[in-house]
Amino acid sequence: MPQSIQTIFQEFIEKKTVLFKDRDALTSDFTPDTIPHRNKEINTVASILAPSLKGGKPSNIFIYGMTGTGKTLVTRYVGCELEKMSNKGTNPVKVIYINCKMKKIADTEYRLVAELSRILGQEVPITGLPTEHVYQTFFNVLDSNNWIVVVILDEIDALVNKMGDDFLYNFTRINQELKRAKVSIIGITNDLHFIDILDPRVKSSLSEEEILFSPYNALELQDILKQRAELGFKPGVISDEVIPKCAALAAQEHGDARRALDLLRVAGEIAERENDPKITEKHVDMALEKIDHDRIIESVKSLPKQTKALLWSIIELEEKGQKNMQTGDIYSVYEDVCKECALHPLTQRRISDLISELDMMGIINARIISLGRYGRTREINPNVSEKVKNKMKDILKSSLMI
DNA sequence: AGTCCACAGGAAGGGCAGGCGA
DNA sequence: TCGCCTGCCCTTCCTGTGGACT
Repeated sequence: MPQSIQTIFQEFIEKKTVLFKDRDALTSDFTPDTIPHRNKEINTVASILAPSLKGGKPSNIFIYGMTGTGKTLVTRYVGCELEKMSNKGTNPVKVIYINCKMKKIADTEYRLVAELSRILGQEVPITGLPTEHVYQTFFNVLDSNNWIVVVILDEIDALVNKMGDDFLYNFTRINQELKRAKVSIIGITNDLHFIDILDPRVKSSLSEEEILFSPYNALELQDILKQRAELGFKPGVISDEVIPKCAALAAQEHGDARRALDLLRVAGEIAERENDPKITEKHVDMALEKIDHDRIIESVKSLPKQTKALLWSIIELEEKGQKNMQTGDIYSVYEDVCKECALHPLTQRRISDLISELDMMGIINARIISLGRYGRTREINPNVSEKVKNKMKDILKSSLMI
């Protein structure tokens, strides 16, 4: 290991942190002892799940609301308390949390059922078996333990988008295949219109109970931040204007508590790196810029080569002064770029999908427009600052070897 | 009102890789 | 080793779209 890295680590170990008391308390994964402004939701979820403690099957629950409104936190919190309570009684309740967006874990029917079996203690090969076989393994392990299982499917919309709602139809009827065990499902989504696109049969069984999590307002966000700041920072290191500012910025983005926490934590990290004794408004501004910058740069680094070539084509067109570029324009430049870096060009159909992906990542803005008899296309513009664009260009240049 | 354009985007399927059980 | 299975990336084919133009 080079000496310089050892020095960095050594310095980090020896350096006394001036601002932080417990950095983990400022992350969105942290579960605090109390959850402010969510009592109603906690009580609702708890009362729906309570019958499991007497051996009954709780109703399936469908939970929806914008990002950072505490859906996952509340559900996991109640699940955890439920497991604790069941350990004192005679009816074993097992709560399993799965994030359906986790690639290679729960993004296909096979992987999801295999993962559930694995969590319950039954190893399943990562591929190779018929899906029916994996289901049977799952049923057997459930029945052999006589469990009441609550499966929390977070970001359930990702699962349905990928596999269709047939899967969900089967999954919500799993109890018909079980002899002794009982399974109840909690589906969580950020997509407020998700339930509308479901098959009515799936809809009725998944949403036996529905709970909406409304966004936090700026004052509620301030309470959340104050609670976490007390746990995470040493006393007196935050200037008065910091928490209201983080809360206000996050409230502008549909009351996203996760965003508020990120801002506060990163502002603290910046202040600490600059050896400032106090976190101020200036650090929040810097955190705001850093979070967006890091998110985009990291996602560009991990793009496949073809997508990088496409992004390079978009930047090249923009540098030539073209605004509101269309799919066709970009495709012609992309073909040239492929020639330049010896890549086999993909079809326009595939490029159309890659453009949608870049749009979803927030790197570009793409909106469908109709030009009358000149067709229907997308109007595309890059969606990054000059500074981020320059950094992006360096990354693309080196990986495409242009 | 009908035609036309330039795509968007769904559906189906091919080809390949990785892994399993017999 | 072989047949089978799943996942992933991609192509091909096709229908749909919506506003300008005729």
